[in-house]
Amino acid sequence: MPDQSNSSHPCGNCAFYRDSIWQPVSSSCVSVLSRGFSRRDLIAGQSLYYQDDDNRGVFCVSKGLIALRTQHHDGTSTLMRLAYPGEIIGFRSFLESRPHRTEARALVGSRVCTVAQRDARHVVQGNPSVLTRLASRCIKEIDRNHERIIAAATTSNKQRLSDILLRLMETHGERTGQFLHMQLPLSRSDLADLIGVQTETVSRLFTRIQADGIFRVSGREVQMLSVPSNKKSANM
Amino acid sequence: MPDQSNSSHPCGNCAFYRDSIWQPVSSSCVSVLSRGFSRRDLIAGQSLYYQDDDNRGVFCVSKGLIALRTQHHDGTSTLMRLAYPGEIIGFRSFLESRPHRTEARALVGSRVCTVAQRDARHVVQGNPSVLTRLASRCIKEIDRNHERIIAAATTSNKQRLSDILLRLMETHGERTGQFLHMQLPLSRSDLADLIGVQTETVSRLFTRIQADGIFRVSGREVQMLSVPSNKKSANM
DNA sequence: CGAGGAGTTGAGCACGGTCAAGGATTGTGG
DNA sequence: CCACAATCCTTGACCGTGCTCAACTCCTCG
Repeated sequence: MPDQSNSSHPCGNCAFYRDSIWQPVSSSCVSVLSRGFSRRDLIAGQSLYYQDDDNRGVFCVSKGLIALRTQHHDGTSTLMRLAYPGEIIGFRSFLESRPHRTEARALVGSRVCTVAQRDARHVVQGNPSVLTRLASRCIKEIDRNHERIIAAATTSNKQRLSDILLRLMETHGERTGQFLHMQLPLSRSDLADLIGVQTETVSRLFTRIQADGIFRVSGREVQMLSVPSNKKSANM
Repeated sequence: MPDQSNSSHPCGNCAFYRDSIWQPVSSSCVSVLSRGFSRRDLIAGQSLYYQDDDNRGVFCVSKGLIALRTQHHDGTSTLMRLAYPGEIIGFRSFLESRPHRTEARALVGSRVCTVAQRDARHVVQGNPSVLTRLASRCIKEIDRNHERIIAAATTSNKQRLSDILLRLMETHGERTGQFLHMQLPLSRSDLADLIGVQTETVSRLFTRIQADGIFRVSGREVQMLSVPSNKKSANM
């Protein structure tokens, strides 16, 4: 049933169409989807929604990188998730009809597609499979959280920071010879909020990571030696 | 629509009936539920399912306390969740039709109700609201995970261990005068796996927690001074 | 009785928090 | 164009926390 491309469907030309939660739906609902559908381009630093905002729909990251962050009472914040293209955000507040518990902010220029709340509910109601796919995205989020909790308990901060660089490099890196390089889309304090340490510690971790010879970091510029190799570095 | 009690429904006499995910369902599905329904009593230490087991259904903790634990390749393990009465477990593997990623083991004598996989699917298919309620449990799990990730990043291990004792005391504590006391249902190494430290550290944390004067710990016996008070302890 | 598991305690050390100072970069207004 | 502020990032010193290794106690079970 999933098509490879479908110009009548609002997601029909999206690179992630075949994994879209809005697909397949009954043909009568395609027009409801189209009605509720909108695209929005965000520049780096721009917010899609704020913590405590009411839900306005279901959001899908089409390109770029979105940070989901929760603010604490004491002024600190934790970066709960980096949402990559193809991922759904805002589904908790949509499904539970409650305010957002995180703020969604673009870390780089991004595009986000929205299905407005009212129409999204309409489509969900008429197509149980959409709810199944939404539940599946919930479970993916649980799996990510579990991985993060396990990593926090079993992996050193240095290793976890390396892993984050690696993951970002996969998505944002550009190859030059045997090197991958990128503009780091996160500040030191974002990275600190992501692994749960202080910004000073992030600096020190970078120093130690560079000592291993894989990464070179200078401000936001990151370079990575990328010789195909299955030898995992034995970082502690 | 939710009844307070319903003797024809297999969950009809359960204390958690009004929050049951299996309620309400169409009357024709009540009999399907009854067919797939079974109760099981577990003694402390007994497992309900193991990591990598295929899913056999949807489980609901009726009483007791169940630990969900994942084993790592290096022989260590992490305690991902304590499931209290009224909570659903095993829903990820049910919804995704995949093997369990955690092992479920009773920490104290417990009772677990199961709706067999085949019948559960039947009921879910015929009653979209069941899927909605399952999604809601998924989101509760996400919320719990987020709280844990935030706590790990912002709260000291000492405070987190205190919080765990407090939570357990709420459910398992018995009052004697101005004290609550309980048999700690977790070993030192379970607690260590729960907060992500070594067992030796748990011992030392107990020493420091006792120094604050609220808790007294001796082996598995825990006593807590419980004078109603809204003054939060200023532990670091 | 011995074996093994659970829990505690100590010594030494690495890591990360805190506070403080200073460097680098960027944008604004004169 | 320069001066200045603001922000981001780095580095150093000091110290508390927790990891590792090791020894020892207590208890249960065979």
